[in-house]
Amino acid sequence: MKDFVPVLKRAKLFAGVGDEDITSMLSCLGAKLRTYEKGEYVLREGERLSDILVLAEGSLHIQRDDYWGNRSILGRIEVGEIFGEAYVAPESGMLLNDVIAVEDSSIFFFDVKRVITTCSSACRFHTMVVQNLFFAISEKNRSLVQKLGHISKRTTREKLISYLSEEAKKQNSSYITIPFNRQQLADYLSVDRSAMSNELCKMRNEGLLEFEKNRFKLR
Amino acid sequence: MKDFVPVLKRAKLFAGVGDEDITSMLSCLGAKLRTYEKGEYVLREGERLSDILVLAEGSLHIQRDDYWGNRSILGRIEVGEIFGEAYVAPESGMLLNDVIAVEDSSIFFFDVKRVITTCSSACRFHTMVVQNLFFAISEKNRSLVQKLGHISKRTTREKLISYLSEEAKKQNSSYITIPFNRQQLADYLSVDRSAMSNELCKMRNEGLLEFEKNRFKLR
DNA sequence: ACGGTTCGGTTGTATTTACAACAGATTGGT
DNA sequence: ACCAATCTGTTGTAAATACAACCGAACCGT
Repeated sequence: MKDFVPVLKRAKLFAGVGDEDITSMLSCLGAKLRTYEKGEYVLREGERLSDILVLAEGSLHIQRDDYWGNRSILGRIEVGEIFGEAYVAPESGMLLNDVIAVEDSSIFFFDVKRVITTCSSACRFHTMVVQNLFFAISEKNRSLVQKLGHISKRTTREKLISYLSEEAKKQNSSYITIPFNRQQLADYLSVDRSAMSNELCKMRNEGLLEFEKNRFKLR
Repeated sequence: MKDFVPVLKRAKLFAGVGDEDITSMLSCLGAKLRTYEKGEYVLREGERLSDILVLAEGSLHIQRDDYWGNRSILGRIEVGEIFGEAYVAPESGMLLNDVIAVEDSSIFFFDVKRVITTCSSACRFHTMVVQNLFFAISEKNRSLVQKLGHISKRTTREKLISYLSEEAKKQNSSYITIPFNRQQLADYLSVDRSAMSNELCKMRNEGLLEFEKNRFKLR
């Protein structure tokens, strides 16, 4: 089995936990590793979840297809990120989204009971892990709010400006690379791809921005 | 000072904490109570926050006005609910929304450091409070995702159906009362009020639903 | 009873969008 | 090098939306 300790060391769930402790925590927390191929479903809407997941390798999309087949991408998960944590609370119902691997991926599963319940053994880090969990979900919360900020704009152009200018702020540059292709960006912003493509070109003609593939330059 | 212990007893933050312990925790956690008049701002976009807030009385709106003055309502806070918890993480930046009192309201402030840091004294409940905090933010997370589900629908009608049918599911009835007036509902769904009003009447004419003020009946 | 304010509904118009269909470019596999 | 699949841009049309303006009803305090 591939050694993912260096990855977990940098994962938010284990922030503040020493290298040597991670290995012991893996068994203490009952960690399981699973691998997925590109395009494979990791979680499906309607399932129930009792594990907190940490992406060790690859990347994932959180998405949802509605009754009419419109797909909306709610977010993207990169290596080291936690997910599923919003659905392990006792009263939480079923999953509201699919999670799908956009590349070949490896994922750690941690049983939430063992994460949250402080054990009497050597693991001195449960409190810290629960705090990390809280901070991680806080961050996800904020990014959901930001996404809501983009989507609640009225026109496609405003949505694009809102999204791109925030990316520029995040990446601290007017040259930005986005993690989506056109269809995915359209799904993320909940607009029609061709209409969005059209709007992007109009904005380019007006000199608002330049782009090539998924790299953009704002003015 | 009004006795809010019965309210706090039912608040999610203190679930599982005995009545008599709440009083002692209030001082241990350094709780402060503030009152706000209807229409007054509780928090403003751009501020930094180091307290977790619990609404003891009244009701609040989380909202945001964009550059062009379009208001979007991100959610509503009722008595006993926690808020602000997503912005107290160490790396979290400034608030992304305003919080405004829609009625005269009373709010408890808890310094996050004292909530999260386990103290050595009599408070045996810090662990439980941190867990409650985690479950509360999980729930908020899920409701954000649900709202995203509504807003990411393409047409006003689909947004309305998505929102109303979910309310019906929540309230477990086809007769539902919504906590918004027309303008607020339009802000919540990020659509134009008059267009939405128009669409609602069309749907009524088509026999999809009936309504009077903020009470709806679905078919 | 009065005037002011808020709220919900209606209408018309200009703008914006979704949708479908297609074409060229790029990518990936064999 | 080739074919197939995917990605991106383009166009036209029908549908949906925002916006502004207005009206009547309900509600408020004085």
